[in-house]
Amino acid sequence: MANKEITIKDVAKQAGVSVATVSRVLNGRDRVSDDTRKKILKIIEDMNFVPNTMAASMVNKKTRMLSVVVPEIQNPFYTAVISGTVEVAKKAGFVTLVVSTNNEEAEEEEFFESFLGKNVDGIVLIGTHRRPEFYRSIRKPTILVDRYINNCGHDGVMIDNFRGAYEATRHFLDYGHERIAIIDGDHYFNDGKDRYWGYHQAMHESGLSPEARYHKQGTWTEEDGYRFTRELLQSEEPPTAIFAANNVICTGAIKAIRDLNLRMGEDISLVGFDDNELAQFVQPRVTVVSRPTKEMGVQAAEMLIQKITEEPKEQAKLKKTILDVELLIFGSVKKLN
Amino acid sequence: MANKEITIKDVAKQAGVSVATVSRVLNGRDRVSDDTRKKILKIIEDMNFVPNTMAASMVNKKTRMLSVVVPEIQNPFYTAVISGTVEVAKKAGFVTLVVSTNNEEAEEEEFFESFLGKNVDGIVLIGTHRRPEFYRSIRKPTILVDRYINNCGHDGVMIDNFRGAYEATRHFLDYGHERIAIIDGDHYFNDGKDRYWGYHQAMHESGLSPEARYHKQGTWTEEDGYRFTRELLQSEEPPTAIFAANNVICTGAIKAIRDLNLRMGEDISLVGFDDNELAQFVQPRVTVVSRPTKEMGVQAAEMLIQKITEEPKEQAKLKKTILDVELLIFGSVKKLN
DNA sequence: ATTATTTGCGTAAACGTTTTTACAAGTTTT
DNA sequence: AAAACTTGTAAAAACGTTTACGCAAATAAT
Repeated sequence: MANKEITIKDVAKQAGVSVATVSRVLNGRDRVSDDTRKKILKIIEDMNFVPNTMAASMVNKKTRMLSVVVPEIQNPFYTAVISGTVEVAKKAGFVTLVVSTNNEEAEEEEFFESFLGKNVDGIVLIGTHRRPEFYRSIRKPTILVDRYINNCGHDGVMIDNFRGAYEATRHFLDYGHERIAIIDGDHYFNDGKDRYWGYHQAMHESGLSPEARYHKQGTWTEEDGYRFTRELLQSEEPPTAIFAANNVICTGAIKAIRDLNLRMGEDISLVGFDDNELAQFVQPRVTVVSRPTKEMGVQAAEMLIQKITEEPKEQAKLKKTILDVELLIFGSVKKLN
Repeated sequence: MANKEITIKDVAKQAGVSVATVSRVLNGRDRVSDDTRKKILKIIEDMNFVPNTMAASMVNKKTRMLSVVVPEIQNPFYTAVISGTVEVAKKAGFVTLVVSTNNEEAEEEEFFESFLGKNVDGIVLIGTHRRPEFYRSIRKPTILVDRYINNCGHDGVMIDNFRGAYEATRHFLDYGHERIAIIDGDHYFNDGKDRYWGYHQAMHESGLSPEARYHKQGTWTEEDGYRFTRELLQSEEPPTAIFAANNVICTGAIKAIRDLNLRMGEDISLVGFDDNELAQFVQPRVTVVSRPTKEMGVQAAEMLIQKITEEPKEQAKLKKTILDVELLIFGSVKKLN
C-alpha cells in the first residue's frame, strides 16, 4: 500500500531511455534496437513492472476485458459455458467479467447502458431479451450463445436443436413407440422452438400426427416437468414415451416417474435433453441428447476474440457456428418391436 | 462506434459550467449550489452520460471492482458463493470479476501479480494456497471464505465445520451406531481438519475410540468417495454408518451403495456434508449437514465492502464470521436402539 | 461601513499510458 | 560527394477524470 506502483516512467529512467521507447517494446508496435529491447525487457522483469491497462485503455480505447452475460449464474449449463469462455479469454490475455441478468430483460439492458457494458471489448451473450431490436442496438462485438435471435445482427454459437429433438423422437419411433409425448416451454427462442419442430417432423415422417394432448407446454422448469409427467402418466391413455426438452424438465420427469413407482424403460420410456447428474444416476441411465456445453463457451470466446482483433474489413457475413449434438443411448427406452 | 462517448466535458459545456463542477455533483464531494446541481443532473440524464470509471480510477486509485477468486467455477458450492457476492456487490455499485484458479497455487499467485489483482479494490478469496505467508503477502482488503488459514492476517467467513461433523456423528451415536466410518481428505485446510476432529470428539465423548480402519482419507473427490465406500462395505467387519465429509464424497458413496445393491438407511447408514442433488433424490433422502452457501458469499461481500469504505482507523481486530450449519435429518440413518 | 468568513465555482495539474511528430545519425543511392 | 532514404529515439500531446488552489461574490461579524 505504502509503496506506489511502478510505472513506465520508472522503467524508462532506470533504462536511461524515454517512456516512448518502453511503451514501444511493451507493444512491439514500432522499431526498437535489439540491445535496447533486451535491456528494457530485463529491467521490466527485475522491477516487476506490470503496465496499467486502465491508463492504456484511456488512450487506445481497448480494455482487454470481455463480458459473459448469462441468465443465471447457478445453472450448470451456464457455468460450463462461462468456464469455456474464461479459459480461452485468459489465454488470449483478456479478463472476463461474469454478469448475471437473473432472467430479467431490465437487468440485461442495464448492463449495456452501464459503464461496464460500454467498455468491455466484446460480449458473449446468452440473451434474455426477446426483441431483435434490442440485439440490433448492441454496437459492440457480440456472440450470441445457445439462444439465437433471427435478425439480431450478431454471430452465434448454437447447437442443432432440431436435429437433437429429431433424433430423440426417431429413437422412440425406431423402438416401436407411437404415443410419444413432449414436455417443453415457450417458443420465444429458437432453441425451444426447434426442439419442438424436430419432434414434430420425426413424427410426421413416420406418418403420425403429433397430438395436442401429448404436447405439454410449460415454462421450462423442473416443477413443470414433474407436474406434466404426472399428468401424462395418469391420463386415460398415457403415452409410452416422453421427450423432456431440457435438463430440468428431465429432472422433474425422473422424479415424477419415481414417485409414481413406475419403472423407467419398462413402464415408461424417457429421453432427456442435456446430460444431468440425475439422468446419469438413475438406473437404467437415461438416454439423452447431449451437447458440448463447455465447448460452446470456448467457440464463442474464440470467435469473439477474432472479431475483436481482426481488421473489420469483411464483417459482412454473419457467422453461425452449429455444434453437434449426440444421442447418448442408455436403457431408458423400451423396445416395443 | 462512430459517435464517441459523451464525456464530462460535453456535460460541462452543455451546462455552461466547468468540468470541476460536474465532477463535484457526480461525487457529491464539494459544495455546489442547488440550482447548478439540479441543472447538471438533468443534463446528465438527458445526455445519457456515464462517467468513465477508468479515468477516475487513474486519479483516485479506486476501481470499484471486486474480485471473487475460487478454486473451480463449475462446483455448485462455489457458484453459490459467487452469486451471493455478485449480488451484494452490484447493489453497492461494485463490479465483480470472477476468477478461477483451477486449484493451482501458481494460478492463484498469478492473479495477485497481474494487473487485475493489483487493481481491484478488494477480494473474496476461497484460497488454494496452503502457506500462511502467501496470504500475509496480500496487501488488499481480502475476505477468506470457507477455508481459513490461521495467521493469514485477513477476515473470514466460515461455517462451524467442527460442530457440523460433531452433530452428524452424534446423530449416528444417538441412533445406536458404534462402527462409524468417516471418509475425508487431506487436512491442509481447517475445514477438512475440523470435520475430522468433530467426528473424533463425538466418538470420544461416547467412550468410543475412532479406529484407523474406519478413517478413509483420500482427496475429497467423488472417485474416492466411491472407492472407499466399497472398501469399507466389503471389509470383514463393515461399519454400520458412514460420514461422507463433503458433497462429492457423498455422491460417490451414494453411487457405491447403489452399485452394491444395499439399502440406504437399512443395510448401511449415511450422512453427507453439504446438500446435493443426488442426496435429495435418493430414497430415503440422505441426512446431511447443510450450510448457507449463498449467504457465505453475501456476508463476505458485505464485510469486504465495509472494509473498503470504512476509515482504516481500527483495523486491529480480525473478524471471523462463523455461520451456522444445520443437520437436515431424513431417513438415511437406521435406528438401532 | 468596514472587515472577516463562507459559498460556489473556475483553472490547471495530476494520474500512466500510447502515439504522432520530429530529428539526428547511419546507410544507401545517384 | 551530395541527395535520399532508414533506423532508433525523444518530446509532447492526447485520453477523461479528480482535486488542490485560488478568487470573486455573497453573507456575517465587528
